[in-house]
Amino acid sequence: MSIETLVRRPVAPARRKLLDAALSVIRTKGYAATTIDELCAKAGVAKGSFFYHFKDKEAVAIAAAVYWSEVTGALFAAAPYHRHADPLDRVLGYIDFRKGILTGDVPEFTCLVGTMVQEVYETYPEIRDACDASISGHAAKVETDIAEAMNFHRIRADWTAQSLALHTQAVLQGAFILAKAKGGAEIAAASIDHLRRYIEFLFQPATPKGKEAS
Amino acid sequence: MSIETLVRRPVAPARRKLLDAALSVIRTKGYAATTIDELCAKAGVAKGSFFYHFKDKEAVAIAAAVYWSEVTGALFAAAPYHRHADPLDRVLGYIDFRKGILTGDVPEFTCLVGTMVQEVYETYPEIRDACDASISGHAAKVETDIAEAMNFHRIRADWTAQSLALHTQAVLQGAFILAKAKGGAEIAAASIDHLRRYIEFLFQPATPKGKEAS
DNA sequence: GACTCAATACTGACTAGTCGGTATAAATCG
DNA sequence: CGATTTATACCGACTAGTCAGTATTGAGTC
Repeated sequence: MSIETLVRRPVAPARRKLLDAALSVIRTKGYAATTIDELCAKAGVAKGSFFYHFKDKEAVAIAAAVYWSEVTGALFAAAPYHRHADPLDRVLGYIDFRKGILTGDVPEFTCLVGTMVQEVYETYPEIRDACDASISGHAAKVETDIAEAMNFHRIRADWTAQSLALHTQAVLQGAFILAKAKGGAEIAAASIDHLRRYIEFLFQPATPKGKEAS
Repeated sequence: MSIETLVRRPVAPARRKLLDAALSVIRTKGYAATTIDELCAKAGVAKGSFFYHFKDKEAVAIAAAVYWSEVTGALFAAAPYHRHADPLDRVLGYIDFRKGILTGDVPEFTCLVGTMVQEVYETYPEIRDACDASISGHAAKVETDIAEAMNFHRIRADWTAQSLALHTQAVLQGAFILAKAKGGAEIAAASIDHLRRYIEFLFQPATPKGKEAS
């Protein structure tokens, strides 16, 4: 996806350091409050390097959203829940995995693009689109497993795999907001528990009346 | 709650106009990107008036969070769903009401304090606390109806009324983030539909196996 | 293997402008 | 009368962005 993986040339170290700094700083204080000087200081890089790699502040936000998708994409791709044969187990495993990574301080487990899009959705359409692409791209992966689970368990429903996938993201994003407001992950974990219970209900094997065994 | 309701003195008009401006501008572009000059311009008020009523920018954010609680508190207090005798109907009516007010542009139906807390949770503890108080205070009202519904319908559960009330807020806040990312309310409405379905499930009269009638 | 050469990567001082906050003196209102 | 509001000018700190120049690298060339 990135230009570096196509062209055989190592990533410019300053660029990567700036992107790492952007993830950290923007997650902690948001986009508007983040200064380029702070990014450079955190990255240990001169200010000129910033403008060599990014044409302006908006550009680093967009690049950070793309980078975020790469980093988290790799994290989820390597997660163990993909091993389950039953796609429903993969979905539930995903939920459990999301709950499991609620560790450390709040800025460490919350979502960069969810944070950014809140402040920029009206003022920086390109950043908003980059955030949307990140969220929707991730949701699409979850949607795949949900759709397979619906097939596998012969679910006929008045909801779609897509809407449920997006709902899982809504719960997670909302859980992060509560965690930020309350200063801890416990509340977020409780909300994820509710989400898991809901999904288990949706895929319950039989309707209460009429025993339709497999 | 506000000082004006206790002391019998009319609200200073400039103060109220500034608070209204704060709700609108901060909801649209966030706290950090909001400038005092813009608030004054939008309020049609001189800059001196701002610093007459608020000691600094942080103070207006805190006051705006309190004002937000008052405004939304009045909105929900006047909503029709309180009339239902069955507390579960009040809970579901609340959900429907939340879905119903997803009209107009995104900044008009999204949440001030949810937006603010995302950017300030680490950098402005007092604003964070004001946002938390607003969210938690609202959730507590929902919790009351949930608790009564649990009693009324004799629900024995491994979840608490409080955690479910906070979960509803998480879903709503997360739905707002999706709406901001995608630029429309539809996605938020779909997520609220999932929330409603979940609550209906939790209060389902009987468990599938073993007919325990009332 | 030293020697260009050019492209890439990086530097840090500098500028122009913004923004939070102050100051003040006069006007208006209740 | 005191509380509120206005209008405007101002300041200092900060911040996005510029620029002219330096360092590094890698591919050819002899």
